[in-house]
Amino acid sequence: MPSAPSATDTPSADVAVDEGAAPAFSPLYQQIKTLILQRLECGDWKPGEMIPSENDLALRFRVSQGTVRKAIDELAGDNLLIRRQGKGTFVATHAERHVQYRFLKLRSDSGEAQPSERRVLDCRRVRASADVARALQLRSGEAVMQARRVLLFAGIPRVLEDIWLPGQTFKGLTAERMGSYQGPTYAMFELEFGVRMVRADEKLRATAATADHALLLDVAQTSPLLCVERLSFTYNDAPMELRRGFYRTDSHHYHNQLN
Amino acid sequence: MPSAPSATDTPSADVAVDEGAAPAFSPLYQQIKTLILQRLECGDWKPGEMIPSENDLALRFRVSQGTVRKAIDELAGDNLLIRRQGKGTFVATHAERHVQYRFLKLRSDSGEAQPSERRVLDCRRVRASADVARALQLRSGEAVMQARRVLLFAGIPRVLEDIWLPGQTFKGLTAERMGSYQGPTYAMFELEFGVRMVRADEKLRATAATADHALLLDVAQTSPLLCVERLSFTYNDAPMELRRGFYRTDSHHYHNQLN
DNA sequence: CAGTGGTCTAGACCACCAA
DNA sequence: TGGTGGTCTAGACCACTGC
Repeated sequence: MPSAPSATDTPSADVAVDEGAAPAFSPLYQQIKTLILQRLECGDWKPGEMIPSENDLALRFRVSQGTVRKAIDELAGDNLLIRRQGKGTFVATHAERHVQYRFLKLRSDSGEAQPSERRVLDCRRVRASADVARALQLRSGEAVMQARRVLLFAGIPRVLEDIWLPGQTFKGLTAERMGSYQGPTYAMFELEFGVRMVRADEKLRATAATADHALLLDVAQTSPLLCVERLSFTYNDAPMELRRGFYRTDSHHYHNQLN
Repeated sequence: MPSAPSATDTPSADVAVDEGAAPAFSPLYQQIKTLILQRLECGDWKPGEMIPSENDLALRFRVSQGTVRKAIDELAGDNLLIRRQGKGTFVATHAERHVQYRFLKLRSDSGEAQPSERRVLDCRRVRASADVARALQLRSGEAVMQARRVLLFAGIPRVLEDIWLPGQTFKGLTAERMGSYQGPTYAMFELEFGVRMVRADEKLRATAATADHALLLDVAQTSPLLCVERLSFTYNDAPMELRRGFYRTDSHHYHNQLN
C-alpha cells in the first residue's frame, strides 16, 4: 500500500481495515467496487462522463492499481462502466450509438433493424393499480405516470407498449417530451430525470390479440402476440419502470443468446 | 518468463514469440486461452474432469501464473470451466445439479419448477430438410436424427419439442436412450456422444396451436403458444442441435434477464 | 509527447478443502 | 498439512489516443 499521505479523497474509506470479527470477509476490490458504485448512485459521476483514471483512484483509495483494475473490470462487465483504451473509463449510457436499444430484443427475420418511428399515444398521471404498485414497490393507489406508445419497423406497427413509472421521480413527463426526444427513451430518462436503467427482468408469454391490440397493431383479433413484461432496475436493484409490450412476430422475432 | 527448461508440454506453444509483421497483436493470455480450448475441443480434458492447476499450466506454457489466471477467468466467464476454491478448476458439464436445465428458461409464474416428466414420442433417422440442413450446416438431404418429446410440469404437458441432430455424430440415438437417461438430455449428449453444448441462440415467436399441438399439449386449437427455436453450438461455434419448442404460457412464462 | 488503459511478471499471503 | 484457487502488491513495458 503506497505511503503517500496526500490526495485523501474518501474519509469514509476504511478500506484495508478488517474490523470486527463477525462480518464475513470482503475482498478489497469488492469494497472499492462499492465505493465506485456509491459515486454512480449519488450522481457524482454521471452517464457519459469520464471517471478518474485507475492510477488516480488507486491513490485516492490507497490501494494498488491492480486492485482498482479488478473492481473496474467487474463493473465494466456489468455494463455500468465502459473502458476505452487510451482515453479513459466512462460511465455507461443508453445514449451511445453502439448500444442503443440494448434492451429491445426484437429483430427482423432477415437480420437487424431498429424502430423507424415512435408514436406516443398517451401519457398521464394515474393511481397505481395493485400489480403495478407491487412491481414498482409503491403503495397501491400512489401516483404513477402511465404511457402508451407504438413502435413501427419499416413503417409497420410492430410493438404496442404500456409503460409505468414512479410518479414521484418522473413528475412532469408528457407525451410531447416522450415523442419529441431523439434517441432511446432510456437516454432521455438519464438526461431529464437522472435515472439510469441498469438491468431488467423480462417475462414472455404468448397471448391472443384483443380488440385494442388488433386496432393499434393492424392485425386480426385473437391473432397471436408475444407479450413481454419488463421490470427495469436502476442502481441498487431499485425497480424504476414496468413495461408491458405486445410484439407482432410475423416476420420479426425476439432474439436471445444463451451462454 | 521462468527459465526452467523442464516440463515442456506443448511443442507447438510458440507463445511469447511475436512473429511476422502483418498479423494483429494477440495478447499472451489469449494464446493460452486458445491452447486450453484446443484441449477441451479434442476431448483431452472431458466434462466434469479437473484440469491441471494454474501453477502447473504456468510451467507448461512458460508464462506466469497471472497470465494463466486471466485466461482461465475468461473461460470460466463463458461457462466453459468452473473454478472451485481449494479443489481445482473443472471442465463445465450439464450434469451438475446446480446448473441443470441451464438453457430452459420456462418458469412457473409462482417461482421455480423443473420438468417433472419427459415423454419421448419419437426418434428416428430422416433426411434433412432444407432449413434444418442450413441451420446445422449440412447438405440438404443428409441424414439427421429427429426426435419429438413432451415435457410435463407438475403432471401437465407444457412443452412440445422437435429436435434435430447431425446423423453422423448422433448415430445410434433412440427414443429408448433419450427417455431412460436420468438427468438433462445435454448431459447424456456429453456422456454418450462426447458432444458438449456450449451456447445457444434462440428465436421466439407467438404462434397459434395446430391440431397436432392441441392434441399433445392438451389445449384448444389456435390457442397462442410460444414458439422457441433454438440452435445450440459446441466448441468452435459449430452448430450441433436444432430444436423447435412450443411452450404453453398459461401459468408459466419464459424468463429472461437483461444486462 | 504525456496520459490512459492493457498486458505481464514475480512473489507474498490468505481462504478453502481434503487427507 | 499440502495443494488449490483468491487476493494484493509493485513495477515494468506495451498499445492506443489526442494534443
